[in-house]
Amino acid sequence: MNEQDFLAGYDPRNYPAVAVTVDVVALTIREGALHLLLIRRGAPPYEGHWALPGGFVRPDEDLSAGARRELAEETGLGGDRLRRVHLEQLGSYGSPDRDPRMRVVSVAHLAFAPDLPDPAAGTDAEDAAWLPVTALTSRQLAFDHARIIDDGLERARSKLEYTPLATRFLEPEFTITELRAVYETVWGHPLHAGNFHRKVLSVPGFVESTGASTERGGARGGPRAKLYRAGDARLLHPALLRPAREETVR
Amino acid sequence: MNEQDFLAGYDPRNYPAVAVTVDVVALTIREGALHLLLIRRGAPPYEGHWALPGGFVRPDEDLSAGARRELAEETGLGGDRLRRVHLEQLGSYGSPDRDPRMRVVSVAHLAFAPDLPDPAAGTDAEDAAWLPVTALTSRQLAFDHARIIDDGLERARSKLEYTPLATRFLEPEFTITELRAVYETVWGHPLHAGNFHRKVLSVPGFVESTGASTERGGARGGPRAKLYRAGDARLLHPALLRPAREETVR
DNA sequence: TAGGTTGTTCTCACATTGAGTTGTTCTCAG
DNA sequence: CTGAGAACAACTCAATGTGAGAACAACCTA
Repeated sequence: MNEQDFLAGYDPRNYPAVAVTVDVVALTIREGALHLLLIRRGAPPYEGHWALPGGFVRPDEDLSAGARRELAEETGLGGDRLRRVHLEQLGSYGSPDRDPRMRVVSVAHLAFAPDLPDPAAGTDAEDAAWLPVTALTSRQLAFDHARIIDDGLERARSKLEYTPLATRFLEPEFTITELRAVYETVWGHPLHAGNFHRKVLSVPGFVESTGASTERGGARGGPRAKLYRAGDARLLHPALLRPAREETVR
Repeated sequence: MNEQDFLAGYDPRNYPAVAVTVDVVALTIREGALHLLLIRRGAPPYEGHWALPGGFVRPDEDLSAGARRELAEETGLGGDRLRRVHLEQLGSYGSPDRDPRMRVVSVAHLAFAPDLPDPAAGTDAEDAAWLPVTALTSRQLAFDHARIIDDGLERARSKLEYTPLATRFLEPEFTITELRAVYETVWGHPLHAGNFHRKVLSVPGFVESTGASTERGGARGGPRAKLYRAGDARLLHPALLRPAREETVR
């Protein structure tokens, strides 16, 4: 910020009116499919469309605090379960015409959560729902939220490669197979079970054994699986390799 | 955004006063060292400190357009040379107290540019300068700009791994050695010349040969180097590996 | 012209990956 | 209770990629 800005700096009304909101792309895995928390709009613009949970940043709160608050309001989540949700900033969206009412800059966030209960009726989130991401067309979505969701999904896919955040989609204790299912769901690709197993255990700090095993084998048979919890690595070295998408041959 | 937000949605003055600015972490390489474009503040707060180039988003401009405009204003750059500068969004910074005057949310951007002339005297950027990043202490920097710069540097380091953006620090035609120097400068690590050469040429779409060579050999001898230009890949597969930093042993 | 420097190409040992196989433990159906 | 099928975990082996060093020719300066 330079000198002129400073001279104009004391009366907010000297500034162009810009509203700042936080929106949240909250992802979870249900029944083997990636789901997204959305809210059905009850008023124009985009009445009846689905929109990301979000709202205005409050004067005294940080951007990330605002995002976590919005997430709590719409999911009814609190305390420890809320704290275990991974939340990171995704990016800001501020095209002049993205909201027809006024200039709104939205700071989008990305959240990874274990399978959560449906948004509690009785909260102000009557029309909130977890929807499978594959069931969404951009036409059903309000504002530029289709774009934000696309960016969020791509970020999620790429974060699984080099961070241990896949564990955030699971309960604190999980099996390697459950972890693999997260990867397969988010990446949309089957993975080789043996190689995945070897890789996860060989990357330092990814997972650590609890010593325990599951009470029962899988629903359709198989031995009891060993249980693991997330390790203390924040970055995976070496990273997992996402199966290459088909490249356009040049 | 939900229903209540909509009901309040028509009069900007119903909103908390928030200003939105764009700041730019502009990086270039000069004399083998990574440099950063900074502006010396001429008025409080933080008078005499260095700050990132930036300013308010205009009512009719996109966030990225604002960032490019600020960059143009401070560097005196225009036309094709401005267009060749890589610009991407870095993240938004909005702690309630980051600016003592009022609530300011800054959308930071990251720019990679080839070695540029010093900011032209005569523009309004009298006190703009390219400074080596190693010469900066966080105490000399205004607001939370030290944090933003740190984030920008880490982003730059990591982007060189999996994108061909290192080429954006160079002129359109360059040698492999020049490209390697970019990596060594940004990563702060010497790289094995032979292995780097092999790697760059083996990753599809990273560089393509122009067929030409440099007019002369290096200043201290050696053969003429072949010239390359950036290929059309936007992502590098497989990525380059950044030499591992020393891990804290657990 | 000599000596040092640099761009480029090799070689080889080693680590990682992809794909498939094996053995064992478990659930379910009959 | 038993057999069939499923899943966890461990292995093998070929193919690929990497790190480290060496070779060699082209080029500069002195």
